[in-house]
Amino acid sequence: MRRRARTTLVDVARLAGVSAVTVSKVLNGKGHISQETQEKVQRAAALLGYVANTAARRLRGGATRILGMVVPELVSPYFAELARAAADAAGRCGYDLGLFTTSRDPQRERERIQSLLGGMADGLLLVVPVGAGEFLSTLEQSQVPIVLINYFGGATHLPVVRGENYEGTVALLHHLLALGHRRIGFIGGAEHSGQAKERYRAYREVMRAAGLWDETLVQPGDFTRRKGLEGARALLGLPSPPTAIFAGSDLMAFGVMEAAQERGLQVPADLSIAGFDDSPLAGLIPPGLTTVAHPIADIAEASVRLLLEAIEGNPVRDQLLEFPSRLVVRGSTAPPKTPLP
Amino acid sequence: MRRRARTTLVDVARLAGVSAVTVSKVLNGKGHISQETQEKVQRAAALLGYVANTAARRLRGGATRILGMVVPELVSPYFAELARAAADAAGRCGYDLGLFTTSRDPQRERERIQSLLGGMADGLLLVVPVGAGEFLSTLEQSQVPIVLINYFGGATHLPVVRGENYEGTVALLHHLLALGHRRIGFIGGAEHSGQAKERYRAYREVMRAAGLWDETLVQPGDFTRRKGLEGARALLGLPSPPTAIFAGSDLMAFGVMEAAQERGLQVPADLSIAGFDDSPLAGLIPPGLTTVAHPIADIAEASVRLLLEAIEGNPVRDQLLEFPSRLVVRGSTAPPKTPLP
DNA sequence: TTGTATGCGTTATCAG
DNA sequence: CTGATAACGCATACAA
Repeated sequence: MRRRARTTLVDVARLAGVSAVTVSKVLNGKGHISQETQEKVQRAAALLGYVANTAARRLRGGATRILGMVVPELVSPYFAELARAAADAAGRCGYDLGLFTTSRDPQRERERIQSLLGGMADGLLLVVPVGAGEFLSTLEQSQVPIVLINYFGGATHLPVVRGENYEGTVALLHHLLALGHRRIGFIGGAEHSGQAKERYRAYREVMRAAGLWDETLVQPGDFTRRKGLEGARALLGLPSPPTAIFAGSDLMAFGVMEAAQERGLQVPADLSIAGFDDSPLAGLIPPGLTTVAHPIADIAEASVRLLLEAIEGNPVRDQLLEFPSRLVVRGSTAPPKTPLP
Repeated sequence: MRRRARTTLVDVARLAGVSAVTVSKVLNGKGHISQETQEKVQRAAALLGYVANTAARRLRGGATRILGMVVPELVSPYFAELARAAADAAGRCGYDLGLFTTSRDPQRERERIQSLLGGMADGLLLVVPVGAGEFLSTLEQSQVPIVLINYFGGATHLPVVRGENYEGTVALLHHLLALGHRRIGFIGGAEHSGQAKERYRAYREVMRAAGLWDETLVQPGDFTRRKGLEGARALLGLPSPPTAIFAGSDLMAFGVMEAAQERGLQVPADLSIAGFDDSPLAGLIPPGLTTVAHPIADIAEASVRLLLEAIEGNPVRDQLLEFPSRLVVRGSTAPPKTPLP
């Protein structure tokens, strides 16, 4: 069976015995077309299984009703959930969401965004790294509406929607300090993540303010469970190990739990553990993970709303929407066994 | 700042003092162009930040180097992982992967696929529901290469890549039977999922063959944790509750664990629990979840390979690649406390 | 080596 | 109410 060429407007028009323009009008409900012609066209289109060519429509300057979204990766429940929520919000407004990942490779990310800018989507939701710098000015001049999600880099005119990180981290650390912890380890997030930077900034400032800053308690991370495990191994192997570990993501905190298990440490009796995100499993894994809940739904909802407004002719500029995060205390944090003097 | 219209080939040509065709040739490395002209063009393109318009390129019949992938949802680690693996494989071959979700709504799914067929992607990776029936014949005639993933519906000429489900489920149930379980509950998967149907088929046949079939032990599900929780509540509330529960996905099995906790049941002493997928957390949540590992990486790899072959002119038809699944026994299954006589 | 003409499928505009 | 025309941006065939 030979591949049949796509059914086009012209095919439908021929079958219906009218012009292509008329078909276009009927199918888009634009001009005034007689009832009779409308039916003829509808029938012909249905018969041929006609579907408009997105590329042509887009080229002509029309809408594709597709929103593009670029995220660093999808394996973190965080991004999967964010994407799902955005897809939902878009779907409710009759838009589809096309998702692209960058594998945290800035170069690839740019190309991908450029390609999307190149005219596939009506608008873009971007989770960009902090170092996007001058690239953003290119984006600002784009004719495609853009909303940045969780951007914490330099100033930009593009609208930004993000979840709060600093205050949430501060609240979490105060919780640990109030429990009596003095040596609190930290495992950082992905290198280019603005959110990771915020969490680290909060950690450093709180620890410094408390006179507890110790560089050896800081381990690099990347949001993955593996790095959580490795970082925790390093921290627990210290001559004077921490009594609590704050991991920059729940996934890493799960890795910390593994490390604790490896060393036969009880959580929270021997080691308190905290994460960030409040992923669905945080409450499930015994003894329950103390963490910071991020307003994913709000972020997704608001960014889609902003983007659609821009697409539908109401461009927003210099807007910053920040949603609060919330400390969630569960069983993984408790007073240290042997509080230091 | 007014939005600048897109930089086109013509703009670059004007700046470089050549024709648009020459620019096209240089940028695509096609014809023979003098060194000098090439440099002029490259400079001009870089200066203007020129990026080809994907829609135009596609319309012209060219490649977008984008693969479209349609999955039912992204929150299951299963699909997130599948998408990631596919994106990786595509990326290694210089392709991008655009991901679309259907929210398990068959109608939406069709429209979305049609739209993608409408000319955005060079090829399509589809995770379609079993009931796709006559829709598949439309797909078969499409001019865009298509590979079906995890399809278990009726016959089709489209290439299919899938993970094995039946045998894996049989192995899992035999494991439970060998432990001495006689009343084994089952919580099904999503309604339109072919994989869910396979797992159920295996459950029914094994239980019937063992003379242990009891319809009241079957609960509907949808792969989510919530449904696992609800299904388990129903099963454990039975006058004669099961001593083991097999949930059609790990996520649902986690829900079953919650239900066990609610009733104060110890796992595996009072209740054995098994899942399907071997998601990353299956080994993490104490006491470790017995489950069936699905060859996600193989599926993703093979489907992308097949698709790229088709795109690059080597269409495959009537091909079925099935990768084996594997039983993974962990701590959540053990002999029942009080084996029935 | 470079450029001209042409068409991909759609839709806005304007004429009939 | 309907249709002819043009244009979107690119890349191919062919001509110079």
